[in-house]
Amino acid sequence: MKPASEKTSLEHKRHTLAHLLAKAVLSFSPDAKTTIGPATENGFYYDFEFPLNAESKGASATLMPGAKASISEKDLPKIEKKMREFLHEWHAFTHIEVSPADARKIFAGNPYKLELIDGIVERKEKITLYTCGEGESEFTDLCRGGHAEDPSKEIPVNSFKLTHIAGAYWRGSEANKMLTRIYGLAFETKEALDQHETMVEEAKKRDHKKIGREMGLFTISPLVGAGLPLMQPKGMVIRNEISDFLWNLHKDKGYSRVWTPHIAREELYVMSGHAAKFGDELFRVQGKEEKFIMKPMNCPHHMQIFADNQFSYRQMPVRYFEPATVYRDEKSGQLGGLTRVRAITQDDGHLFCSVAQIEQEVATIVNVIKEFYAPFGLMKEYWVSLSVRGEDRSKYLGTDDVWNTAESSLEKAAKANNLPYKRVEGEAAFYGPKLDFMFKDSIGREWQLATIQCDFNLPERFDLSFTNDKGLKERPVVIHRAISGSLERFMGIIIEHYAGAFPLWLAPTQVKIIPIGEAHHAAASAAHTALVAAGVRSELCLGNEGFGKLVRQAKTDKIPYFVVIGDKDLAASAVTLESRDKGNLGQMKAEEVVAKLAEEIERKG
RNA sequence: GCCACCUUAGCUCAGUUGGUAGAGCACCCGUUUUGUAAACGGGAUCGCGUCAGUUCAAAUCUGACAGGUGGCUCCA
Repeated sequence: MKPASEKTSLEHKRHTLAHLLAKAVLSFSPDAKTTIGPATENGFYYDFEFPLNAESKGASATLMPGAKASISEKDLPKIEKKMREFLHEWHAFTHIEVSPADARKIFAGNPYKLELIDGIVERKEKITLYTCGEGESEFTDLCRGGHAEDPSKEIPVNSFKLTHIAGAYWRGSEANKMLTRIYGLAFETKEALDQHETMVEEAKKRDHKKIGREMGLFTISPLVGAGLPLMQPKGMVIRNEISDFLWNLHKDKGYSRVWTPHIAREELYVMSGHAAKFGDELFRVQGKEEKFIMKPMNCPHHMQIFADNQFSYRQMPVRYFEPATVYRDEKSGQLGGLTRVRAITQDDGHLFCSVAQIEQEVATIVNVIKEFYAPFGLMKEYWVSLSVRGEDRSKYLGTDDVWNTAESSLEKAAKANNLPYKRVEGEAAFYGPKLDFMFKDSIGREWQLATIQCDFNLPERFDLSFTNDKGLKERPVVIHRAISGSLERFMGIIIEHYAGAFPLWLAPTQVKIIPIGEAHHAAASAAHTALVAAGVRSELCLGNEGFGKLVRQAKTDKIPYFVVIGDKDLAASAVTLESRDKGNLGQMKAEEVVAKLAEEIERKG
């Protein structure tokens, strides 16, 4: 962690650059309306309304000669250059406090600033104007402060860069007008800026969409539709490995597999509340006589499976597991790759227990999560968010008693399992508290994946009960849990985590057998057969490609192992094994290769 | 959905001021049978996202639509 002061100073510089950006844009488009311009994680942005945002497209506004009515990415270098010019003249900020009336007069033509002023007045805060620069570069903006002391000295001219333009709704709401947002990057030094850009490049290289296409893992067909990825054979191998692994972790822990259809009557979701919650994200299916809904969640179905039984406390907890595909009609602009899709397969599970059993059940799930994430190397750096109620208790469903027990059960389970957790007030869902697991991938990006959620709502809505030891009906608690989150998203994340170089147990092709010449084909086939018989995904090369080319293909395809068989090997009645990660491992007997790979696959090494 | 940008062979991409398209890889056919990152020769493949318009003539200009990429919490 950086010292707070340093971080703050960089934020100040970024915010200063937002002002500078606004000024530079105004020098080209005096009619643009300025709105807001904060610092961001890696830089800054400023939102503008350009005259053509305001009017209908194609309308020719009356503009000053040379003035821009709208903007495109081609204009960024020009604006950037202007910012650098003005920066030399920006030596210190001065600020004055103004009355609401004066402020409204100054920003009379700018509805956005007027709205901001109203907000400030409402919050009973002071209105301040900050000015920097002189002559042509002078710029004043409504601002609460927080700038570089002397921008011209503190901000190196090459430490920032305008990157792209995007649309952004005023105050993030679709109901509002869309503004033009100009994004910039800014760091302390040019070196830090370069470093950041290198990191972005690296992330781009391991983009799962790119690797998925190159390695033939999955495909997206415009004819099938956006957000509906199709698994190629190689991608399906990975998906199956993940999904089998998940079930293996559950089957000896009292879970039962269930299966539910993909459509259901609308009433189910009205009763569960999902119809209201998902609204227009539901896919509707018109049957001959009745309307159905593609399931957006599995929970209501699992509730019905439970409800069909008369469980006694002796049978509790009841645990269901189903990797199930659910469908959500996401907005077309939100779709892409495997991570933002319309059909996702959750490794869903629901368990039904008494309030007293929550702690034990959560502990079991935590163990499953640890066992699942360890082979991926994701247990090294992670944290857990314990989401509990906020102050306004009226927002939450269920009695204080039940909530207190559930919250403390989650916390106890987190403590008992040494989870690095943070208690986050007010983050709980209205129906119950939860534990969310955040993992860091190999290039430091954080992902929210596993989740354990208590639910007091669905048992209520579906009137679920079991018979307790006093012979009375008792309401169970439902625990929703997902380990990987969704198979598609998890696959996308590990493709990027490994940059396509999957560990042996996940690799679509685990080993490639390369005979040097025709004289070695028989031995190669024998080795291949032995590997396949041991359950290893082996690929045999008997074509007429040159040796060098086959090696090259094995490397570019990131295959974990390849076996070479030539005269030297025949003479020693052995084969040569080479590992992607460890290089040439030398000669060994074919049986040894089989045993070594089988063992490594077994322990997911 | 909205904003910006993009859309040329399976992939990556080139196509000067409009005159009906190419390269590398991959693919197919031969020859070569090879010891650690691309053997050699030959061949087929796109009519330039779709539709409409301007023009004697459009991949190149205009418009609409579709698909893709990035963005739409980070509140002066």
